[in-house]
Amino acid sequence: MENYQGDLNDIVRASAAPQSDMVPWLQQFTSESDPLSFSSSMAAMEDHRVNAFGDPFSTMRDPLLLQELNGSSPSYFSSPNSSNDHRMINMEDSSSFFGGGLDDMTSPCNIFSRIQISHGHSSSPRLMPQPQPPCDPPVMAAAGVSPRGQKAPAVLPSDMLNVNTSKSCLIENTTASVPVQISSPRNLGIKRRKSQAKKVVCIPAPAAANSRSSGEVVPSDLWAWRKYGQKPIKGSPHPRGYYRCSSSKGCSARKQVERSRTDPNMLVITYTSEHNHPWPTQRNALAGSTRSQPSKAKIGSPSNSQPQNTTNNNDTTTGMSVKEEVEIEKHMDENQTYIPALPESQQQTEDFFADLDELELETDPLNKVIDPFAALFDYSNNASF
DNA sequence: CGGTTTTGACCGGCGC
DNA sequence: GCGCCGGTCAAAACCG
Repeated sequence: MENYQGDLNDIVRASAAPQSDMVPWLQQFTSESDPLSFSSSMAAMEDHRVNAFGDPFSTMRDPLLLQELNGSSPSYFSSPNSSNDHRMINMEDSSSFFGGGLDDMTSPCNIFSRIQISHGHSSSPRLMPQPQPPCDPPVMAAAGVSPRGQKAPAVLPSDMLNVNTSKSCLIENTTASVPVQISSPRNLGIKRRKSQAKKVVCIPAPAAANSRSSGEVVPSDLWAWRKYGQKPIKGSPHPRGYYRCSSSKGCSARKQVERSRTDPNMLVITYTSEHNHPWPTQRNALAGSTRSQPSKAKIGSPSNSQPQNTTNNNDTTTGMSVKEEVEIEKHMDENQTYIPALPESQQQTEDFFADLDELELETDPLNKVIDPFAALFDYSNNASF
């Protein structure tokens, strides 16, 4: 059983595991036409990250966050050519997915909804200038959040962002064509949170490369997550971890992490509630980082021996599916978004924000600032809660 | 010292 | 009404 725990943790961490350095990572990534190589790249990247920062996980972000980030600066990822195979982000009807009349989306910090909504509706064509053919091979470059990296043509994977309107493609993008069982029947009637919307994110479970000594993994994003429970789930060999946002004491944001029972290589992260506070400009020194950080020594050892996930993952596993569901809705639209187990920008958050700002200004054809964060804060200011 | 993880116990919803 | 199950609580241990 402990193995599971370790696995889970590892997965979580790994899933968010990102790239410390956008350029190196991209280079590596782009240089390899084989999506499968992603895993191997991960290991290398991890090593690199460790060397650079000593904290490979500090920069990790949640899939949703990644998605969001990706969406926030689509122009950077959009590319006329989608020939290159990388990772694919399928944002299918993201409007309904993220914002589809979701009350929870009104929370101030839900930049996801804001961004995704705009994309889904294509209300902002400039955001998604190059929608790809629905059934293009589901490949998507890992949309690193590093603006700098994105700006660098040399390292910019083509077709990093792929808007896919074909649901079938999305489904089949998953490993073994098995759509991850996003929500269990029980989920439809979760107690205490009946009216809460959930966001379910399916990501490939990275290899144990990201495993830590403690085995604990907390997707590091700008938010700090604290694990408050873990339980074995009936019917699933893997336990489910419960995390809550520790960035703010009053924050009710939570997430559940578990392996997909259908595909152990996939990690299912369910987000519930929304953050009721602005993004932390800087993560707490300890929050979500201390324990979650693998011992440097441990991480330093590039577990090349993580073949299982790293190598066996077919291209499909590299994708991530995201689905949001409002529990009150019995039949939910299978809105799924596949996002790569994105490599993350190793940049510090401050840099990230700064760069984002810059890029927005520079790349936005309309010269209109579309800073998600700015919007976020603005939103939070206006929001009453 | 402050924060996190671990883990058993408790609570409450749902199905039978 | 009872039992099962998932979600949460809270104390202890751990870590930097």
